[in-house]
Amino acid sequence: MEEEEGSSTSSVAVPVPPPPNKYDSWTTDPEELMMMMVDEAAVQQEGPRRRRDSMLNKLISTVYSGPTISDIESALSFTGGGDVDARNYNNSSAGPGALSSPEKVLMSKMENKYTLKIKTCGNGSSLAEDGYKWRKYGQKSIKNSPNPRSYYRCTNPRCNAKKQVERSTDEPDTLVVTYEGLHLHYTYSHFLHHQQPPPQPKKPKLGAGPPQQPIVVMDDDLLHGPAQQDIITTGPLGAAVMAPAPAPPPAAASFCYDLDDDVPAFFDDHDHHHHQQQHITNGGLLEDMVPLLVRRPCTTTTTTSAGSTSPDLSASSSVSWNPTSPYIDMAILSNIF
DNA sequence: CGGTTTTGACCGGCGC
DNA sequence: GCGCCGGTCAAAACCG
Repeated sequence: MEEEEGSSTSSVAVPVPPPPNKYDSWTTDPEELMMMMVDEAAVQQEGPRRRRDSMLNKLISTVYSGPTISDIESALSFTGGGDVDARNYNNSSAGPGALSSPEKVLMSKMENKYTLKIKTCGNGSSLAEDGYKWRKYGQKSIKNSPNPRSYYRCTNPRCNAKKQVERSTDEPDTLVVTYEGLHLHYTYSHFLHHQQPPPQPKKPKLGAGPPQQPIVVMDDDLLHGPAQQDIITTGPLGAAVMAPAPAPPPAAASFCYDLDDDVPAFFDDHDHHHHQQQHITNGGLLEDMVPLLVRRPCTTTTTTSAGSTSPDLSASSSVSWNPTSPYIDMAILSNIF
């Protein structure tokens, strides 16, 4: 296996993250974000925290079932995460000397860099599409590599996230995607399945990835077939972490990227062929460390149909959330700026 | 027409 | 100082 940043790769299991600390510091942990959001939305409603945690866990598992930032973080630290110091941010349990101010945390995140190795599908398709919109700004042929490296930048003007994509020399069906920087944007609708994004005056081009990358529909065929993806995240020193490959979803659940709008969407098999998924808008701090690729498909069913029904989030949780709430954006922005 | 891709040029870091 | 290399810039081409 070839290496990024010149160190050996050793696969380890993603350690179970410690229970999230309370929200006394800036965080990108989806669970903590959700906790913050609900805290605000509930207007400091008192209640048994344990019960609320349980409900939140259900809610979170509805929309997110992949490794959390803490997972990645822990994994990187376990594998000698090194000078890029992925361990510092969102480590509110760190002792004296730990980064605490948003500025420091942000700086730490800005320096962050990690690599995913993505096995593409046998037919040449891949999962290198990660839910963000990227603009290619350069391509270079790399010494000792027959494959060029492509450079992408997040299309969001206030976002400095970048990524590099190149095909592995040893494994032609593997893409090496190196993410760098922080997505300084967040859309709450990322969590929502039932909210249509605002109509876009111009449809973004799909070719955000290398030219050979079609947008992937990760349906049951792919998930159950031999081309099931193995995704390996590689820390700053190149120590690889086996992230859970997309697990076969329950019978009715699938995960895909919308062929039309280049956004991930969940849908069930009943509407599988309608391609009328609900949308989740691009962007989000979560994806900075946990691209959608790393996530497993929803383990609870989400439903869509001809654009009128909404996924039954409330079915797995009694927590309600007004989709128009600006809480996430405000929370993020107030901590960034 | 506006956004994206392509691609050669340019720049800075690094090793010799 | 020089050359190599990787990363970025920017103008032109492309595309819907």
